Amino acid sequence: MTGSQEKFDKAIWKVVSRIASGRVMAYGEVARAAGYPRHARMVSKAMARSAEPLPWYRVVRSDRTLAFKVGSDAHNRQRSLLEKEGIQFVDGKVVLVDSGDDKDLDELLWGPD
DNA sequence: CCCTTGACTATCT
DNA sequence: GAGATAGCCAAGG
Repeated sequence: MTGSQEKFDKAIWKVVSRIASGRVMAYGEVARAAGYPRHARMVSKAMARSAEPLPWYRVVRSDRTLAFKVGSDAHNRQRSLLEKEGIQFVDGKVVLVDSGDDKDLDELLWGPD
């Protein structure tokens, strides 16, 4: 086996497994936190290679939308898993309820109008 | 070895 | 602000 890839995988798994429930991280953020900047596209591969179940669903795009195609099984699966942790979706984007900014949250949930 | 693909991003139109 | 473009990097054909 390629040892270098194993090192990369472990670093990614470590970061992903540390994402708190109800929180999310972007692929690029995970890669950077793991010490591999510019490896955002590799994060998914590393997670898929994990033998142990990982909170992969807490990893989203930098714009907070889900990476999977809308309507796909994986997309729906990820969405329900996140919602089960209290995360909400507004306009296809995840909204962290514990963001602490109640004013903005109210606007997002009730609409600025 | 060249080319395509993708669970990505930042930037420009 | 949505769509196109251009970097990015490993994997597979």
